[in-house]
Amino acid sequence: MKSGERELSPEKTATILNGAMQEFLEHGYAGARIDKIVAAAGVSKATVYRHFPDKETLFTALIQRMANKKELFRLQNIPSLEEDPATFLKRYALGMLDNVESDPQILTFLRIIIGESARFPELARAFVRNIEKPSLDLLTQYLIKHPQIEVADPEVAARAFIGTIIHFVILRNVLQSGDIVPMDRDRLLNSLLKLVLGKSQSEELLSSPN
Amino acid sequence: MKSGERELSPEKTATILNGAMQEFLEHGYAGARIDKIVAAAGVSKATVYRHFPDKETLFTALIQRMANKKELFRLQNIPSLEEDPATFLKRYALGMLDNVESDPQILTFLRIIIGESARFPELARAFVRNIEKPSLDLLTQYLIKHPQIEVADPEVAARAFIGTIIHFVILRNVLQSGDIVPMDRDRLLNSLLKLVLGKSQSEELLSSPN
DNA sequence: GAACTAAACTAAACTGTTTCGTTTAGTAGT
DNA sequence: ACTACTAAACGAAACAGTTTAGTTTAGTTC
Repeated sequence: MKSGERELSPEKTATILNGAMQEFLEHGYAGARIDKIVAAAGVSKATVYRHFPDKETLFTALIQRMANKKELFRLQNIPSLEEDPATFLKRYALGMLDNVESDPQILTFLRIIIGESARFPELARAFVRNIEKPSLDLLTQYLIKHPQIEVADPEVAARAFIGTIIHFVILRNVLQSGDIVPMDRDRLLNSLLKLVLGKSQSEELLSSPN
Repeated sequence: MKSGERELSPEKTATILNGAMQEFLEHGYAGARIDKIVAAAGVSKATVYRHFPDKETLFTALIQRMANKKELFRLQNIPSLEEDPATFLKRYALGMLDNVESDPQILTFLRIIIGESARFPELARAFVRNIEKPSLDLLTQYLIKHPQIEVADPEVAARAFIGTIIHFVILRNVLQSGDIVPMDRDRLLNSLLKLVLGKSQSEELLSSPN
């Protein structure tokens, strides 16, 4: 008698969020339709509004959840830190690129984060905090701990490395303009490694592409 | 006027597009409201629909026009090609950064281009064709024409240079996360120059910041 | 006479609410 | 353990009120 209190089932919440994901990622916040979310999730409209007070709360909950899922970006899929620098960096970069190629949802998520960053700055900041910053930190720490890499400013080197790759992904995959500014993936990575590591240390890698 | 044949006045068209710019940039395609555009432009709704068949055509016309305005990105504001490499590159980068800082519309435009790139890929491609590619080409040609800069792959060096700066802008200005991944602007530029030019050639610039 | 304004209008779509009947799960009496 | 009771979550669907893109109409300006 005291507490027959059941709560809104977390499974339903997840079902709703999964349905909302398709619709929000495809159409953005303003373009998404609650009725479509309802249909995609296979729940009733009333249930959606029992779990979330309004569209905006549903949207932010979804994006926050995605920005916290490091698995989505395979941040755990990191090459061994004991690897030699050229191999480590190349595998790291290839991991990012393969990740993007294999899962188009990542591109759509990037579009949302950037596209809605003026209206939902906290979502953008959560993304940077959970995804971008850890990547930059890891790379910076790696460069610092391998002093045989003669890099004067590891933090900037990490930014240059990641920034170059992300810019490449934005041009090629997000903006779908790989044919307008063509660039071979392996050429970019090999030349980038030379820039970051200095010419000498990466030459041995040139014929063994992983 | 002089000739009896009056057409839809280009001034009105421009007035409509200017009104549409505020609304579309602020709210995106789906979030923009025709009535707001009408009010912002100070024209009647009927006039809008005499100039443009529908919302989508108005939107694409606007974004295409913006993507063709190289002035907006100050691509004409390029340092002299006769400048020594370190000075040229630094001024070029500072030009990009100042441009972004001084005109928030550029950031909003970037958000739109990326945010709508799945639904309007041709707009994204026009942006790359008119803005990104000329920048990359100019920088690549500059690096090629200054062989004293010992860069094995000028095309990749140009991408690394611009990619690093754009990534910096995205983190700091677009995603508004400069406090989460802090980085001093001048430190980034100086260290980036060292990476691209090699340590020796940029040292003279370190104490003369323009 | 053509482009325009203002405003009413249409038809549809939208978010969010409500109604009502069903299901689910925890509780208590026997 | 079996059943009955209870309360809340749920689905389906209608509903309310607002907002939307786009049209039309009637009058104005050049």
